[in-house]
Amino acid sequence: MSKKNSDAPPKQLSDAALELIATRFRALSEPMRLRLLNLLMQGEHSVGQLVEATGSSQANVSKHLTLLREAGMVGTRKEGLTSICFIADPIVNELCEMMCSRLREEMEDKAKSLASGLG
Amino acid sequence: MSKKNSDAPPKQLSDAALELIATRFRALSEPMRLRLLNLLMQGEHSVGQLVEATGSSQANVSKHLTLLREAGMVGTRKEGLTSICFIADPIVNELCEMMCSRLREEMEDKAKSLASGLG
DNA sequence: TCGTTATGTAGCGATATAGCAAATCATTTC
DNA sequence: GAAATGATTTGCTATATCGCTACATAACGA
Repeated sequence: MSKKNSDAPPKQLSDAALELIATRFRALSEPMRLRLLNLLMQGEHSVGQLVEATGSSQANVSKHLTLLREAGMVGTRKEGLTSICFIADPIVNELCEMMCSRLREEMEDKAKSLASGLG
Repeated sequence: MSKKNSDAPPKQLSDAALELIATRFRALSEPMRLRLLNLLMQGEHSVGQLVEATGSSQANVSKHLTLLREAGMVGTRKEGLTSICFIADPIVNELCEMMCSRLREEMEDKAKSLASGLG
């Protein structure tokens, strides 16, 4: 057989694949972007609403949204003057919830061991 | 009721929480670290083995491993002179597999639409 | 103890990016 | 068309970090 044809993911990832994956995770690696995503997970928001909710500058929010759009995580739709943003890829919710619940676990474990250490 | 008692995660995340989450995702946002994790997902490796497999410098691998250790994703066990590295948190596998399969989907969709565009 | 081997750490230069301010673009309204 | 509004883009500075080189630490054996 000249070619592997398994359903499993390849064990060795190419440089290009690693770059792609890294870029996606990098989009999630900034607090401000996570805050924006957190807001968008609760429903669509205009850029202006995001600016107000985050307290950041319009330019800054816009730049982060551009990056999130390029990563395919956020979509935008024009409505008159305003542009409405929304989560474009449900993986965002999954990844964030997975990470959050994992961190909650860790925090609880840490709290528990601290508490028992006081006993 | 003075307090919400839902099972759902809190809607508004604190700055500290966002920093924590961002730091975790940032650990996954570099190709070299992803390559190291990819190797470790296939089983334990010594630092030297990781150096050889990646072709990177020993200092560089060590630094990335330190970061991954601080993020709680990689663990280390000393065996004589060598230290053996392993995935310490199964969330690494889940996150990476989720991201990889999502990217595969996208690539396939893109290929399909390109192909139909040629038809 | 000395030397060797396997890792870890420090310092450095180059590059990337967050956030600010100002300029620009696009759309609606007068 | 001009003004106003919402959003994006462009320079800029400060900070972070990648990978390198050189050095330091730790464990083992002669």
